[in-house]
Amino acid sequence: MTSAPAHPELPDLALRVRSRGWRVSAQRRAVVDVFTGDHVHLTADEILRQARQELPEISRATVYNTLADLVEMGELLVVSAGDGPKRYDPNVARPHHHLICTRCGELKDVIPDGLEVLDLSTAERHGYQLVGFDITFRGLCADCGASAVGA
Amino acid sequence: MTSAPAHPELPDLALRVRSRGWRVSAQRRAVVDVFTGDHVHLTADEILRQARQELPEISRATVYNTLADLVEMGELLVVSAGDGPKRYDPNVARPHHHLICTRCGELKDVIPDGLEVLDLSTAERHGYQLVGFDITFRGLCADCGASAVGA
DNA sequence: ACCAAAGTTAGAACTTGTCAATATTTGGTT
DNA sequence: AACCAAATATTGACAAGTTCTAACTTTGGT
Repeated sequence: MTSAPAHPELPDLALRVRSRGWRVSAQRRAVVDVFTGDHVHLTADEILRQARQELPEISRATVYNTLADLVEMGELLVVSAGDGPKRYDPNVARPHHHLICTRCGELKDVIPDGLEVLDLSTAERHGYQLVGFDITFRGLCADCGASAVGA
Repeated sequence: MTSAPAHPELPDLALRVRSRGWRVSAQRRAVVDVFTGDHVHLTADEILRQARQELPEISRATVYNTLADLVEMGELLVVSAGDGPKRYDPNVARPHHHLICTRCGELKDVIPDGLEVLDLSTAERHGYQLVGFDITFRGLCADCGASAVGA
C-alpha cells in the first residue's frame, strides 16, 4: 500500500499551496496526500484515519484546520449531502454537481445536460445577487438498486 | 370541505393529519400551528421556541418527534442548507427549489426556468436509478448584498 | 543557534439531533 | 363517569460532528 505510484496532481497542489504562504509540515503533507483520484468525497474522519496511516500522531484539530484552509484557498469543495458529516471534494478543476445514493450515501461527480438554460427570472430572484447553484441528484446506486426489492 | 376560512392551509393540514390516525394533542397542534405563510423555513429550535409561546411546557423531543412524523407523512420537506441545522418547509403543494443567502442564511422557494431539459446522460448516471434532484441557488440577499462593500 | 510567528495538540465545549425509561394523556369502552 | 390500553410526552442521558482554547512544538528567517 505504501509503494510509490505516480501522483499526477499532488505536487501541483503542494506547490500551489506553498506559494500561498503555507509553511510545510508533515501534518499538512499527510492531509494533502489523502486526496488522490476521482470521485473522492471523504469525510473529515476518513481523512483523519488515512492521514494517520502516514503520520499516526496527527490530531483531529489539525485535520479540521488544514481542511478549512484548503477550502478557503479554493483547493477543496465542501459537499453537505443532507444527513451525515460533510465531505471534501478535491475536484475543483471543472464545475460539476453531485449524484448521491439515498440508501448508502455513495457520491459521484456529474455534469448534467441542459444547464445552459438554468436561470431564475427576475421575480424569482427575490432581489438576490446570484452567485451560483448546486444540483444534487438523488437515486439508488447499482448495488442498492439491486438489493432494494419492495418499497 | 370548508369554504375559504381565515387560514387556508392549517385546518386542511390538521384534517389530513387526523385522518392518518394521529391523536390530537396540544403539543401537536402547537407545532402544526407554527407553519403559516410562504417561504417558511424554520429550524427545529425556532419551531420549539415558537411552539412554546403557545404551550410553554412542550419538550424538545416532542418537537423532533412531531416533525419526523410530518416529514414521513409528506406534509413537510426537510431542507439541508449546507451549514447549520435542518430546516422544515411546509410548501409541499408544488415542486420547487431553493435560493439561499450565503451570508445570512435566508431561504426562498424558487422555480427555475429551463428545467425540462435537466438530465443525466447514461454515462453520467453511473448505474444509478434516478429519483429526483434538488437545486440550491447561492447568492446574496438584498440586505446582505447592500452591506457587502469590498470582497 | 535563536526567536517570533505559525502550526500542532489534547481535551473541553458546543450544536444538533436521537434514544430510553418513565409518566401522562387520549379516546374508546363499560 | 370511571377505566383501560395504547399512544404520546417528558426528562435527561447520549452521540456525532465540529469548533474552541490554552499550552506546547516546529518552522524558517536572521
